[in-house]
Amino acid sequence: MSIHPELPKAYDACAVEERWQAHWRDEDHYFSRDSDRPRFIIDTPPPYPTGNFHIGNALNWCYIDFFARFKRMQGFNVMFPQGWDCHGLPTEVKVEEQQGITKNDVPREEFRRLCRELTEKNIDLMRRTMRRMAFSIDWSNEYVTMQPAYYRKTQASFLRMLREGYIYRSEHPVNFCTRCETAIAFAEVQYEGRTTKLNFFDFDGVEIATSRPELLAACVAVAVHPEDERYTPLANRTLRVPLFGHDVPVIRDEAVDPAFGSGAVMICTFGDKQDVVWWKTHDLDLRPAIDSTGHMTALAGEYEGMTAPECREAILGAMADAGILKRQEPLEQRVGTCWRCKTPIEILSERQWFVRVDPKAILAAARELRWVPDHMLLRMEDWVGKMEWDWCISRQRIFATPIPVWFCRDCGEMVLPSVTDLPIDPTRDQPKVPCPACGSTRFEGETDVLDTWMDSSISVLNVTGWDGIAPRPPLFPAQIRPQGHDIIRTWAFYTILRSLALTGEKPWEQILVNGMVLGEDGFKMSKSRGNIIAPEEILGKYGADALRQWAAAGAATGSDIQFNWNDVVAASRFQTKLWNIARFSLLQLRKGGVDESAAMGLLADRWLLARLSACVAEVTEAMEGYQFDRGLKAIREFAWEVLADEYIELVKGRLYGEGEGRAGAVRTLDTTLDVLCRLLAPFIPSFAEEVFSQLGRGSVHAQSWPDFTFDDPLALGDGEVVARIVAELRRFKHEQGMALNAPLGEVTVMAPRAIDDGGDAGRALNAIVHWQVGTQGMSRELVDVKFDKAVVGKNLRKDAAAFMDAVKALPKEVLASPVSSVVVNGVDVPVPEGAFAPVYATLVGGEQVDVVTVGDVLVTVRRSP
RNA sequence: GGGCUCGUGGUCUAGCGGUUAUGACGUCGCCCUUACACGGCGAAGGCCACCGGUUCGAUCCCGGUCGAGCCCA
Repeated sequence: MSIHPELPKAYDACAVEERWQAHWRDEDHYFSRDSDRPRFIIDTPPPYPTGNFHIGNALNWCYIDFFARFKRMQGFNVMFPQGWDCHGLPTEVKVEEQQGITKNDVPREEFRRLCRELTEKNIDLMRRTMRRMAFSIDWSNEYVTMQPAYYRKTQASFLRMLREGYIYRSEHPVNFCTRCETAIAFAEVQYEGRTTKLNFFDFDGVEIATSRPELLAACVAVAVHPEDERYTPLANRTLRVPLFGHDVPVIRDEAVDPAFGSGAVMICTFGDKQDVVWWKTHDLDLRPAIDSTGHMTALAGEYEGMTAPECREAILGAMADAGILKRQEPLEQRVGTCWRCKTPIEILSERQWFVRVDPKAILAAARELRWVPDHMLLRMEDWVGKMEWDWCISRQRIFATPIPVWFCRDCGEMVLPSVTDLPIDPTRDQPKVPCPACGSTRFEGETDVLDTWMDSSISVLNVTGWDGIAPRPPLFPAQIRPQGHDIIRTWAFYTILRSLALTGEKPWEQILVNGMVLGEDGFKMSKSRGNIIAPEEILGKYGADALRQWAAAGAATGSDIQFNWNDVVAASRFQTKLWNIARFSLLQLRKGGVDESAAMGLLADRWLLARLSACVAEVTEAMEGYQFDRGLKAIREFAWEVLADEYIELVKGRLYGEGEGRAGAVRTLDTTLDVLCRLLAPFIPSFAEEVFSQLGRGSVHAQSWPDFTFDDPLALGDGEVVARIVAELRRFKHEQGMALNAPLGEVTVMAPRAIDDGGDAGRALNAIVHWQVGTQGMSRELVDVKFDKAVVGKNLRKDAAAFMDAVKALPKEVLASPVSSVVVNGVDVPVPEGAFAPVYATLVGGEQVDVVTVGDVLVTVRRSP
């Protein structure tokens, strides 16, 4: 891109961003497999292709892009891959909706094709937004979990875990969505509040309260608390279930709450998780009354075929007719629902596939990671501590990775494919060899498919180069996992579990957890609240760089962040300010060019470079700690307050002139602009590139992270004095109603040491400035003492207040010279070093002048007539 | 019900055991100073949620109360 002779007056962020995005090449961000630079592999989240890259994603990816670009500039061999977690219910549901069908209306393969097509379309939409955000994604490492190249590995990982005993098949109660007709894992159960009725009825002479009368046919016991005296006579009895007539035992269990309902509870298979616990510990019968489609089974007799709600009403009616329904009370309860369709889940006993969960091992691995912020580890610990059931990984759906298993029709033997034959679909493909047990060639393919988390929990194995066959991926483990705290219990948990099972190691070195984006009203964004902000809306109005600044500075990394248009607007204004700084600087640079040998020797130049050096150090430290807010704010402060408001104002006089002073300022500006662009590059890549390109040194994204250091404590201190004198005198002018560029007359600066500002202050103030050491011609009077409470408190402890009172009470002539000790409460106490300093008021004899003080520097102003 | 995080000018937000508590937006006043009015200079606005405790000293540490958000049961 050529250097523009004239920079446009206004910065058009959207136009600039689109221009650079068209210019940059994907190859610029490719990970190099044969490099010996240190690796930095990111286990990027593979989003679910909904077609909508939402603002929460945007925040997450901004963080990733900030450190990916930073690490790249630091010389790391960065891999910022991008995956797509395609399988699962949401897409199936969407296809059913769009096509007006259910999964059973079309052949399996046809249904899959429809899902794949929708997914492809959605991925395209999301890719577009991600490119517009200027994320430096390595598209050569893109993966799509629904493609054979990926799910082959999912299947391979399944087979290995099956062979090694991590995966087993068994009949066990599972969470089941009868609308989706599939088992789901606990992580997929969402609890919602609702009001229902608690029904009190006569159960063979005992009053029972239940919220689920439709499960009466599934009743297998009645439970009471062992110390509930009301029910002592029931011990060891059996009761006859009303309407159905089968006998059930009365059991005693501590978990029964005597205060709830009537204190007697019927146990059904299964009304809730507690029923499962009782069923197991008391070895009760299994009476499944609801089937996998949500209809009553034959066990329900005359109610067979009804849906559960229909059955509930019918049974309540029958109870009323029989005169056993006593009363009904409203009941607030939390009901488990399917995360996808909100249908209340049932617990059904089904033959399913499970992954063994070893909470201890997972916890140990989780604790080996560096968690940012560290308290997020607690969420993992909480979740793991509560694990009760193994992970149910089988789903009775279609658009998912098939479970690669056949069963022999003749002897029932489980037959597995060879890893090299993967991927397979056992409902379509046949084993290549006869049944090893009986020699039969008749097989039944497993129709169950895998939980989508089985795909995404090996994302890290995939990006670190696993081929599905090697014992371990060549680049394993990855350096970092960035993700939201909402999926700690799922994606992070399952990934650790799978990595341990497949490699024996933790999956990453660190995990960076980002917060949720809340709406402007402070609540989680949701359609029902109408507080959703789409990234595209921000991109269209203010551009990607402004949105990225919001992500960086809107809140501390890891905490939830409230969306705020103000921050976006402020970000955009900062870019305008930066643009004007750049325009001014570049204009100066081009008038005669930059003399690379010019001395940057004047105080203001050295001061600016020292401040720049401090800024680089702070930003670097902030980036290392993922404190993007701190990093960006340090840059803003430096650019706006130090560079624009102070330095440039100080050196304008020199720049408008000729000679060495101008050459030094020009070179200082050139250096500063160069470093500033590099600091900005991770945050606002398009802006940084636009300005840096003007310097004619190539792409800023090909530069190294600045290691600029300029150590000059004296210039740092004296420069500060000069900058503050100028600021104070500007304020003075303002207070006197003078224009800021009006002549100020004569100014005398009296400092404790010699300061040479090279004339900058005088030019900036339009004044004649005399510098002198000491305060000849003035007198001063001690009026107060100023204490350093950190020193006083540490040394005097309880006596601090008395000490300060005693010092204040000393005669002024004593305080004027150093005091070595002071009497506190009758005791002679030595004065600690630096405990206090005298404070003087200035008295000016003779001619009337105004006085401005800057720390220990006095400035007198004799205004021009 | 449990866990986590948080409560800072009107709004959002940074921060720290010790001078005058950070910044942004908003408000008000002055200024079109040859980079920038999307700007400059300045002003007002805070019992740092409340109550106890530790400490010479607490917005910060500890305990409790109240409130909010998130995650979970």
